[in-house]
Amino acid sequence: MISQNDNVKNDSDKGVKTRLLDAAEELFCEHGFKGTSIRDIAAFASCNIAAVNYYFGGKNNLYMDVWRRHLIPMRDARIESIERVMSKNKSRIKLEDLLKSFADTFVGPLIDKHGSSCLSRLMAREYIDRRLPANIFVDEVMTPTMNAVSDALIKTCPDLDKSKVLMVIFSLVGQLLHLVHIKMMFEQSEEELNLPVLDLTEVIDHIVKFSAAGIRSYCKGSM
Amino acid sequence: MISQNDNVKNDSDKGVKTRLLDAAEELFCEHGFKGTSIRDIAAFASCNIAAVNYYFGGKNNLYMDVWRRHLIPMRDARIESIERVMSKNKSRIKLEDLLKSFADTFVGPLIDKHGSSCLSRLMAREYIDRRLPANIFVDEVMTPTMNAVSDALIKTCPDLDKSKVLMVIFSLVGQLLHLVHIKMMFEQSEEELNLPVLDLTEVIDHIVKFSAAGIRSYCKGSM
DNA sequence: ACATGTTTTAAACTATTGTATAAAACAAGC
DNA sequence: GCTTGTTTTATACAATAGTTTAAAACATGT
Repeated sequence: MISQNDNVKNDSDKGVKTRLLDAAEELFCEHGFKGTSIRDIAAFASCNIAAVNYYFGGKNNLYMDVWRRHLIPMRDARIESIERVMSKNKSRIKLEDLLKSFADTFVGPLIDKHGSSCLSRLMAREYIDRRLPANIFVDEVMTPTMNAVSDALIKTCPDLDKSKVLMVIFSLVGQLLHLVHIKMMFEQSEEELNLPVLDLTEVIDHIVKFSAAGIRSYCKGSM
Repeated sequence: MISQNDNVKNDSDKGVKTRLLDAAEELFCEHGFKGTSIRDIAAFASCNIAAVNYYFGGKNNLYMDVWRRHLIPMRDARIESIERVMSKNKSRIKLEDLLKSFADTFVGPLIDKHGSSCLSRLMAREYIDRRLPANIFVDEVMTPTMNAVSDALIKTCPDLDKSKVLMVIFSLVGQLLHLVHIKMMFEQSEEELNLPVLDLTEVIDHIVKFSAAGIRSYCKGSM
């Protein structure tokens, strides 16, 4: 009785269930839920069509399990990155450092394509038509992350207008998501777009500077 | 021989072709391209299934014709709104006025639901998987609009760092699109989201103020 | 009234979808 | 070797998809 999940090295050793999850993740990201058939997934994972129903009980459940692997880790990474900055120089924290750290951890997992699977498209689709039950997205990820950012921001800028904190985070996240989307657009169309190419770190640095200025405009005294 | 497009009052007088376009627009916005069947569209327009192939020659062409109705007018509206502000007070134009005007015209058609059809979702989907040929989206809409905004910005803030203009527009558009998406999310899920409700004009005012501060941080002298 | 060209209709076609089933293959304990 | 429980397989099923066809219905000009 050798567990199939030991000695993960080549794909065939990964076990059917994991292989299915990986295949589903990649194909769902690429072509969406409706655009991916169970047969495609099974072929990609090189196993039988019925395996999806056997292990997950349907296409919908498989989709949700794909999400479950990433949602919580993603949230935790973001919150931890904030806490890391906040605990570094307890006395004097530069607003730019906080923003930069958050931006990096925010964008990272969304465009990171280890094995060509990147969650950004899956998340963008989920924005448009929600298949995940109720609002686990809002409750489990957005709200906790916003709270962490909010606390950190208030601590970093004590004289920031409290009633504007949510708006400020809104602006920051908006810019970061747009960056991810544009990046996605570039990689999607193989033909050259008549647009200036975006350098990732350069844009992030801009967002940090731009947002810092925007935030300081809500502070009573400049910092 | 009475033209079917005269005396447009009730739906049945609109002519099958227009009725199909309207139905397709609404259903594509709501459920996406793959999520909408020709039979759904035909039923919604109360005509036969074959009408789609008769008038448009296929589902794909119908989709593209839906877009054709809106792309150019949308671009023109945005550019005109910029020109309107720029020609008003030729001598001294407030940056905030320019931003506000652009923001209003940008968000307007995307969330305007005259008859519950709003283009924001259709555009968001098109961002993720492009069905429109090549990059008419970039060439016909994005680039001309960006150029207009760019010129207006440079004229309004003569001491703005020219190499940062694109980034600045990127940040502005990112926030505006995020606003549209969030608004969309709220209206999509009938259950109450555990999120503070967003007041449209309040957020737009914030974006204007936030962005104006960000832009001024790239100006050599403050204005 | 007839002929002509356009529009609308119902039906059929092939392909693909998600799911279910029942048999086969496999591994493990005794 | 036989039994038991799990996993994999091939196949069948009903539903839906986009498109096509050929006949019916309609309107128009003469």
